[in-house]
Amino acid sequence: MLIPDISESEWTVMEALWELAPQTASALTKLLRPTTSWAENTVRTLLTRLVEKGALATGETASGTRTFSPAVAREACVGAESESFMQRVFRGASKPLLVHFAQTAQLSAEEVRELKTYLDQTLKK
Amino acid sequence: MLIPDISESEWTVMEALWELAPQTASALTKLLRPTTSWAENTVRTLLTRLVEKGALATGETASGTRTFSPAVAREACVGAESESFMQRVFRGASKPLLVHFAQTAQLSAEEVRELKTYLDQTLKK
DNA sequence: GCGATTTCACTACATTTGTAGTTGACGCGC
DNA sequence: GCGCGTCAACTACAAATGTAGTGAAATCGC
Repeated sequence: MLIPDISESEWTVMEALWELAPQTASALTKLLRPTTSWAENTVRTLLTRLVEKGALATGETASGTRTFSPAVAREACVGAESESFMQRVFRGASKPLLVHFAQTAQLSAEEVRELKTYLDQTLKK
Repeated sequence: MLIPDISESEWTVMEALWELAPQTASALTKLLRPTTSWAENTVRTLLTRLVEKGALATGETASGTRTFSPAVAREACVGAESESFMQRVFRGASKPLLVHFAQTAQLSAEEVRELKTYLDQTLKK
């Protein structure tokens, strides 16, 4: 299954649904209100577009109101976005990318240790 | 100075100019042709927009033809894009981002060693 | 000096994105 | 049974993006 292209605002909606699904449009709007202050219709439009793109699936509550749930895994979307970002900004080269983020990140000693472990694992196979 | 928002096609143009500048519109078009097959007018439009955004500066060749050069450093743009990407896709968390790329990257032992060095350096200060 | 080529400044136009508004059906509370 | 709030489906509309085309001015080769 192909991963649809998800715009910035759409990501906000997807994140909320990856956290908690299924949800109705109005519940979601309330949930997002503090962060986004979008009108309910705005959220509905985004939902509709995401359904068209195949990123969301719909269902119904007991009372017949439509609900939305992710149709694609967060990891898959993260992977697709990451790939395209790496191509665009780092010309596909992962090392410079890692160097960049390694240098700008503020990591604790603990996190650094953990990351090193992951790096070692990529070699093991 | 604020870093302008640079779209995907525009990045292609910027990359070419970061590699070699100044260049005229037609030289640039020829240079990009193999990768993009854009019409010269397409390249010109992108150039114009980039100048409007303040990402490019113009000059002239000896014979009076207009030339273009980056007005913002590649590093600054990479930084801005990286930041916005990290916010959008990793909710601003650099560790998960690094973990993701560390796991998907195909790195040589040498590169891993190098990266570890950078990681250590972020701690030192 | 004239036609061909380059360059430039405008204009064009479909899509995608952000951000809603309108309208009509439906169901609930009284 | 009627008004009111919900929902769903459409519609709206400007800015950004991708991808050019047009027309006029300047320039170069002969």
